[in-house]
Amino acid sequence: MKKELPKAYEPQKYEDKIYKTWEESGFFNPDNLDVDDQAESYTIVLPPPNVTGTLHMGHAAMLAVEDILIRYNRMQGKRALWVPGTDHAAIATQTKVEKIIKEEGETRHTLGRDKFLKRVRAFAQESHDTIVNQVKKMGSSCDWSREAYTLDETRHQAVNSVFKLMYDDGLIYRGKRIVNWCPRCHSTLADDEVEYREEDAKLYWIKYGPFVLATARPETKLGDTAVAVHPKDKRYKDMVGKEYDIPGVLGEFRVKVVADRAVDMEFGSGAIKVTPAHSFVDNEIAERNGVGMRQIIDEDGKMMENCGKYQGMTTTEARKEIVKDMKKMGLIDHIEDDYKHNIAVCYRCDTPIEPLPSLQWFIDVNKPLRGRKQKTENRKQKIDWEGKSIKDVCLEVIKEGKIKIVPKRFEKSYFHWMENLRDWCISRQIWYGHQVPVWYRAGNREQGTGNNRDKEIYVGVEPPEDKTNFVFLHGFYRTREVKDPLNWLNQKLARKDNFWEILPKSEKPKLKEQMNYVIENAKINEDTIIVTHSLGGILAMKMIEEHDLKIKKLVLLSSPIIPKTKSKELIGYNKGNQIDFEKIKKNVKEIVVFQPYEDHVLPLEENEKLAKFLDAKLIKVEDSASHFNEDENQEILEELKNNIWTQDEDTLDTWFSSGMWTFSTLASSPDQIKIEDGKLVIDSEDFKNFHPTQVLETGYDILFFWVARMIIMTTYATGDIPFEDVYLHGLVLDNKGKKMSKSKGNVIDPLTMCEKYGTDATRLSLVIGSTPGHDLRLNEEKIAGYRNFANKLWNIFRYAIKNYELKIKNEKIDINKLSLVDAWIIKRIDDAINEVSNSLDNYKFSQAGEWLREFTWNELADWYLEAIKFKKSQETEKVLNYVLINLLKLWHPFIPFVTEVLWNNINSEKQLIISEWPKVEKSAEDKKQIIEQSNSFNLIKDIITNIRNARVVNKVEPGKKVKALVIAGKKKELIEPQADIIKGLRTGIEELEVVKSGTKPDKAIFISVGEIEIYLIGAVDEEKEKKRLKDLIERLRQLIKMTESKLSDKNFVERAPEPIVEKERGRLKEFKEEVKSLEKQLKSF
RNA sequence: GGGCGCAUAGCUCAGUUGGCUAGAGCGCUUCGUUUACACCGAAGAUGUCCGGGGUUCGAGUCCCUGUGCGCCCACCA
Repeated sequence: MKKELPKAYEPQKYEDKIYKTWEESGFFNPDNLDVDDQAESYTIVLPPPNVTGTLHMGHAAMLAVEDILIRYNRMQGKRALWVPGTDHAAIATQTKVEKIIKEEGETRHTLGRDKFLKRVRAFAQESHDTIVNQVKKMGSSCDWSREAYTLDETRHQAVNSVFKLMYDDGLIYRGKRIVNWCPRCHSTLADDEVEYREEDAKLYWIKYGPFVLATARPETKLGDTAVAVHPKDKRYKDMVGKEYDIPGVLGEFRVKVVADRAVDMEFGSGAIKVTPAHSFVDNEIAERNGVGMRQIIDEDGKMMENCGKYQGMTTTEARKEIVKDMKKMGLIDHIEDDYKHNIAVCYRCDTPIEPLPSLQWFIDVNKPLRGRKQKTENRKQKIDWEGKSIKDVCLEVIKEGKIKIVPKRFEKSYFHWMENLRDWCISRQIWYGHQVPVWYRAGNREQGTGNNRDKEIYVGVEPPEDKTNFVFLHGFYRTREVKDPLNWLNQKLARKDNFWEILPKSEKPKLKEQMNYVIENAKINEDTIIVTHSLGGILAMKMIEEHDLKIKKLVLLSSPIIPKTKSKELIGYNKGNQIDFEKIKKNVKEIVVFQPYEDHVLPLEENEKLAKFLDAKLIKVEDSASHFNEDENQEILEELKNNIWTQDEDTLDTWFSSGMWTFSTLASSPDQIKIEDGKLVIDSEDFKNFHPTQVLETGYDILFFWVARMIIMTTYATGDIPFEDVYLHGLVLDNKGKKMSKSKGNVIDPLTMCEKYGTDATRLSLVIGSTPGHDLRLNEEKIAGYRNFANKLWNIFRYAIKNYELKIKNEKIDINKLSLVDAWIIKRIDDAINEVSNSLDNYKFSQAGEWLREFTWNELADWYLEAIKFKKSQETEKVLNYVLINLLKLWHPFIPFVTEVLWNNINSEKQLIISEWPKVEKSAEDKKQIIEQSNSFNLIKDIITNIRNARVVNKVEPGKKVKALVIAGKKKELIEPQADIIKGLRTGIEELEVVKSGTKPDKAIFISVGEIEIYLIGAVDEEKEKKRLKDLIERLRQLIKMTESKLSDKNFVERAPEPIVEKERGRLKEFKEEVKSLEKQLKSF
């Protein structure tokens, strides 16, 4: 009893089950593949989706293409590895969470760093889980055992290591430079994170000393330090080099006139004011001409204290006021109202960017490297860095073809981008991300004092060793209105191992008891800093005195003087407990006293005295309503921080970490990433086996953001390329060519489509009809179309399984026993094998898919399966097996689910996912024979098609059976055996006579195929047939005319290649013969 | 301002180094329940390959130029 498949393919029933069996088989992991030791590896890293939400069609397209490549190469016996992962997408993720908490009335600052980051992590985790499920739903065969995250421990190790190496190589530096500053995000932005928006503005023509010049931002006048003109501008020739006092709203200021080519003589009056602190162009002009800068706008986008009465205003407010004041002073010449210009905005929050000088970390892209140590073993493309900069190397790897970009035209924009690259600002003032691996602390005491001390800097993979520990001692009297500064400091310092906070045991403890408690519990040594509040100070000093403790530092927050006693005694506690100040001074290296308020029950002079006695630094903090408000605590915090290593609070640009994605993902734990002898070592089998990767497949929109950054980071860190090829897919747009977006309501959701039409159909719709670098317009009908196709494939197998014995193994086919149609279909599937392999090797996915569709539907289903219903050969079953097995294999990379389900129906041994990719293995002789027979079947096909056509044109009723006479000449032997097929395939012929030669019947429908003449008897409609013949003749005559004129052209005959001319001659002959027989036939009416 | 891409059937798009009587899918028209499939089958219609020059025996394909659309980069002080 043969099994029977359901009538229609229902993807929902199978997909999840199939994916599970794949996962359980372990074959997504190349280590489990049954390949020989010599097998090549084939690696793709998944461009990690941002953990900001869900997948869209662009992701789906990406996954489809990458899965095709991976499955194809896996079937070819390679160690195929597809590494999945997600990206923390620093700014994007943080912004998203900020929006969420905004609805709860919170900001990241009200929550605080720790709580906020907790929220971000929770959000990222949830987002991650959704994304992973979606990736799986798409059928992606990634190795989940190697999943990575750009912010996990291993990647963190890579980030810190590379940062350190680059710092040591002098490629990373910290500098105060003009940056793109977003006042809302409170962070820098990379150049390409800035977008431009056209806005209506005003152009102010202002009187500027001897000049009149045009500006859109009169408020920046407060920061002007120069006026620039073009060197060739005759108008201002004599003024260049001179200095002028310019009247302004805050009085006169002096500017120098400089000549610079960056000035456009055509714009305005040809003279421009130069504000070096708040404009990139101005900054460059200033630098070239040795002019200083004056910053007037702060990080909140507000005017700074050097702006007089405008201080604290936003730039917009200040502009209004300043213009008003300038008008009063007669400094405005005139104002143009209809001025349009582009303003720079933040790509995340659309807030206008304020360029301003800021202390940031940069990667120098122009610095030539010398004597750089590099790992040389295991490298495929050895890159020689000697004397080259990042820019040089990144241009070189593309120019020399070490990395190929598909399509090639993107190389041009890559070059342009790379050539014009400025130093890359890598620090961000956001919280979610890799913190800059740099630590600071105050230098030696001798080098300076207070906050002005020189900072020591430490750059490293791990935090620097820091023996310092803190012991916090509370005052005994803590009232409700007194805030708890120690607890606050504790939290802010956030140090794990070497931190102690000693709390009073009870409200009224005995001093001895307290001291014993502290000595027992706190580890006090020479590196200890004791911080006390109020009466805790007595405790501390008494302890130091009695136990002869030697410590690093004692910090007294507010003097431990008992207010109630108002004693003249300097320090008194429980009467008679005087403190030996000399001993304290001897045992404590540094003592600091904070006096937090002036107007308090505690007299200020007592603190001063105390400080004096202790030879301590006294720091006064401003008067305040309560004890130690947060601002004052900041000052104390700084003082404490100066003693220990504290990490740079900035985080790194997310692309800094994702730039390492190809190699950082090939380590499985932090200890596999090391710096040895000034080189980065990735000590993992995976790195040896799978790097560089073969192809990086991603959207062209992140060529610069990501692909270029990967080339920068990888060539530097490994001395090798990250990937051999870059395949750039287009964007997925809606039906009208618009970007899909929720607000437009034109989103086609991949998961919904998978549910509705099946994942296979969704994948095909994204692959077929799509070419690299070109956007793809998608509509639901297209997906439905491929659903239909999957069903067609299903039914091909349904039919075949029902009627034939399908086995998994290719059985030897006896070429001599084939029918014509057998040979024909073998030829076609062999062509498909070659064509699909070739297309896939060259990233022509669409072409491969179209070929297969054409073969499956229009050749296999429409012809072969129909033909063998009427005529089987001894070999038909074997041939069908051969065709179907290979067909499933060829289709599998594209539509993995339905093919695997069908495969399981005819085979239980081995999964399709690891079956061997088909190859055509036939002798030249066999091939020749097959081609011959296949050509013969093409003739039969022609005959059938022509008969069908003639019937329809003659309006022969479909059901009407006719007789046919075939005058076949030499082809009689060929055609006669095919009579069953000709009759069977919807030609409506019930009787077919084939003769070598004979008299043609009158009044029949005439069909000429080459030298073969076919007459359909008993159905002719004279008028229609005459018209059909005439039309045919007319068309042929035109062709003859064209061909003749071609052939009579001497130039053509002489210059065109021989085979082309020969072909034309052959065609002409055929046309003429056909016309002749058609005319003969026409005359018979 | 600099660069790139696109313009081919009603729609979405293929068209490799020039050899083309210019193709596919969808849609459309006519017909068809032949037991794999109506998510099907048969047949059919539809094109100044954006305009204008040029190179060539030959141009949808190469060059120049114009028009329209889209994108990227730079940025207007």
